[in-house]
Amino acid sequence: MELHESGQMYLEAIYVLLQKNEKIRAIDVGAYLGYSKPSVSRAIGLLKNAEYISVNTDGYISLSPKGEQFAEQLYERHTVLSNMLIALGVDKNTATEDACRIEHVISDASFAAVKKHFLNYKK
Amino acid sequence: MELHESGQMYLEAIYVLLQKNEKIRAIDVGAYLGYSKPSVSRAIGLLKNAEYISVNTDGYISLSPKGEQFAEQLYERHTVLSNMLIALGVDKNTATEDACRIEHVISDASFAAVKKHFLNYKK
DNA sequence: AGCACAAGTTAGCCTTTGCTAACTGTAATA
DNA sequence: TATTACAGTTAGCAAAGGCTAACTTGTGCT
Repeated sequence: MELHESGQMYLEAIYVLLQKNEKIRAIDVGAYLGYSKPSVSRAIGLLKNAEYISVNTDGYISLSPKGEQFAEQLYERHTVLSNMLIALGVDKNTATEDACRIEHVISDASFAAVKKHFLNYKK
Repeated sequence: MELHESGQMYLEAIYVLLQKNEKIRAIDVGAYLGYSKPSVSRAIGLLKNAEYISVNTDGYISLSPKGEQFAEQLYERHTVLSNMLIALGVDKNTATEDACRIEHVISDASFAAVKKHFLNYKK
């Protein structure tokens, strides 16, 4: 059960929100991403189905081990890519948006190479 | 009339094919991209409609000035990004595939920054 | 109790972009 | 001449992923 790009986006949003808030619900994810309730509802259902997250009876969302692992990977990509772009002089907003799109399409191999180069470059 | 990602892909394919061949038709684009005839037919129609290309009575495709300009931009992105990934140690195949996806989502600002850094880095 | 608001779900629409099946039209060949 | 093959088009399906409208459900206020 592979996650499509949009599923990855929702998963990462959940991860980010859970860093800052103890309890989050679908509505928070929607607000964060700027998506409508039905869109979020479906996406949450898919993530739940694929066992990336679970939702308790009160509607609070938590990550499964598998979801946590995947989200961490995504978030690392996001962080490294946006920091890299910022370091190269791109404004923060653009860098973040670009990182957000690139992180879903870059291969593991390329990401690893970029990351390595960037860590080297920094020092 | 904005080009979606798939439209960009077809346009770039046409550009690349026109570098190597004087005359190309829809069938060649399909073979190059690995897409079916109807998919290509529709895409060509859209590109024609949006005046990125024109197709003569024999089915031969040429780029409009607007199409040429856009395709050149795409191709430059492709070249710079894939060369950069290759220079960082990514194998050629993966680098090409990744460049192909990233080129459609990276902003002008970020691409310019990456390109500048990479040109510097090379020397 | 009755009402209202907030969160979630259901139904169903739209667009993009791939596909197959089947048709058209032209050109080459038996 | 009849057949075949190739290029392109048309019709229509599927999946992904956004949306609105409208329903349900629970909670809290008057």
